[in-house]
Amino acid sequence: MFYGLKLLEYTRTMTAITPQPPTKAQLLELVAALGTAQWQDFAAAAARHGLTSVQAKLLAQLKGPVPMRGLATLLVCDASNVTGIVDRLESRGLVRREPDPRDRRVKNVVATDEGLETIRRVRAEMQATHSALDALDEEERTALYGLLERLRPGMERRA
Amino acid sequence: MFYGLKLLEYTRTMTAITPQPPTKAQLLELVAALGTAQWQDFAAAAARHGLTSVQAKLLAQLKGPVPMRGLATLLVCDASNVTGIVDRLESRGLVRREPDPRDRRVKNVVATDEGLETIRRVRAEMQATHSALDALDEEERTALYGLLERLRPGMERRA
DNA sequence: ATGGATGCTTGAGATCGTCAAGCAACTCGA
DNA sequence: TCGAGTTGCTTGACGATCTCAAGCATCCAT
Repeated sequence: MFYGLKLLEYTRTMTAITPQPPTKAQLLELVAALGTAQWQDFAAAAARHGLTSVQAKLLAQLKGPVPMRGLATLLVCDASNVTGIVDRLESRGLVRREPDPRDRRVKNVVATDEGLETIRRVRAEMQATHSALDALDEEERTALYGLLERLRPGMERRA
Repeated sequence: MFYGLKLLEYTRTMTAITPQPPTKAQLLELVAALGTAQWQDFAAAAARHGLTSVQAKLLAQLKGPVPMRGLATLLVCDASNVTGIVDRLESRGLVRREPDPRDRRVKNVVATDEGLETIRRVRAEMQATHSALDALDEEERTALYGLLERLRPGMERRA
């Protein structure tokens, strides 16, 4: 791993400073609290642009054309649900449905320029999240990234 | 000696490829991805007990009696919304509304024994989250906890 | 004691989410 | 080539979530 050394270093420091290791329950609770706070931050920023959090989340997936089915998979929901969300985004000119040249059943969703600009602003306006990350120096950010990277494989495993 | 050699090799590799600290955007994206995954994990566990994620989240707040208004604040939503959620939980015997002895306007929501048991199980059944945390040893968990603790003040600041 | 705040509920209206059903288009084997 | 099964998307029905405005009961402060 690329972040291995920095991580090891930081871990040792923290272990020296913090005598009592947290219980798994405590860690779980903290992770949940921060996740919730970040979601609220995201939802508030989206709302300032007249978007629901779900609409903003969908928009955030559109780095390129994505078929409806793909969006349903990314958002972990039924395909029929995506229809409505895209409908509302499209009626506001933030996304566009394009036919797929290789499969006429498929409709690819693409963010318009306005859509891209909007989601860019939403991300930039997540004040709480940005200020939280600003509290960490570069070494700490590197350590955090390394630790979170190690959590990913477990989290992504489908039960 | 075999292991020593391997270790030396590894160390040199790690030193040679100086880890680029992650950009703030990368870190943000990773945090968001893990937050989403944990929420999905929670929602799936709740669904196995016939609860929506919002119902489970409300239930998770009930360590003691909490007035409706307090729940609205905790869940960051309108008080009128809480009425419906509590209605549905109450009709299933998972929570109870009790009059407040000091203020007759207030109704305190309390989890029933069945409610407590249910939310306990939901937490225990978050397989992905538990297995992700199991990937960290005690030192790493301590380090992660410390880092997340430093994020908290920034996140909790109301914009 | 009364006017203004506070706590909760109700009703209207929009979004989100699932499921079942339907149509169009693709795939693959006989 | 043809037809059966699969896949992608939409529609409609229905329930849950969410906000806002309005209403009632209760508190609180003057």
